[in-house]
Amino acid sequence: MLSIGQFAAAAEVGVETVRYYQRKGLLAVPDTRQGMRRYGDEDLRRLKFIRKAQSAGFTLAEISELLALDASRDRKRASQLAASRIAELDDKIQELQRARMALTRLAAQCAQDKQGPCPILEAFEV
Amino acid sequence: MLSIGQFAAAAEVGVETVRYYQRKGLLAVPDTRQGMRRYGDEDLRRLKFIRKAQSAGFTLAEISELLALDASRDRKRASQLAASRIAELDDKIQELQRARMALTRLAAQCAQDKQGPCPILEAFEV
DNA sequence: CTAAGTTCCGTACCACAGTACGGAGTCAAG
DNA sequence: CTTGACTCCGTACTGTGGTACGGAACTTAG
Repeated sequence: MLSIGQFAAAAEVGVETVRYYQRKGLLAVPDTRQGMRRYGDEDLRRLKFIRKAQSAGFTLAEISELLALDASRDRKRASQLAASRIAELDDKIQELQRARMALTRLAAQCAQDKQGPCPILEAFEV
Repeated sequence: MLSIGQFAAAAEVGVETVRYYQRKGLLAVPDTRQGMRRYGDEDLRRLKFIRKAQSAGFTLAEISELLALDASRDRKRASQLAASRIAELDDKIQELQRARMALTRLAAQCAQDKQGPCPILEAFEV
């Protein structure tokens, strides 16, 4: 069983972040038998899930729902959430790819020693 | 020449957002000859650029720098910024694609009427 | 000329996701 | 058995990117 510091370190987050998630209800507060809270594998899985889901673009509120869903086994809602986030991800990925192209074009035009235009403002006018 | 309301509408932002960008120094405050400010094509290009650059993942502070760069014609720095943002975009795109796969897998497993596991927590454990 | 709609400007407030602080208690090594 | 590190807990503050409010001045249509 881990102390909060070890627990946070294991998931590469700050101690304050753990407490923050507890306040938000995303993580349970293990009950304190004499003084210090202890964290186990389940907690760690949950915390790591939160971080990964965040990087998938879910907000903490949505992650809350996902966690509740996981408990309730509402597969319909789970499918819906997954599908709508996939659609959003597709949009976002496309947007980033467009931006990447614009920047590639810009970098080429501004290549260090070259003469000619280096039109930052126009870079995104595609 | 546009009023601030028309100007904001033309770029699909709120009037308050325009003022906010002015406070941040991203947009010039056109001088007020008797009362109302007027905005022209240059302003509109600039405002649209800000929005596009934002969606490319630049922060307003970075956009500030881009705009300054565009004025100063520092092609070296422009190339650097573009290159480092491209690298960040690549990371982000990969991350989103991984998330997309995880969600696709999840959606398949939780498909509406199917039996079997619908493991949300495990979805991201790849 | 007047009434409705905009603009101007400052200040305040919002959501999100943390981060910092400080005092009191607890724990573990020497 | 003390000293230093860690924990607990509440409250406050941060940064980012806006949004809201309200009174005064200005503009425009009828």
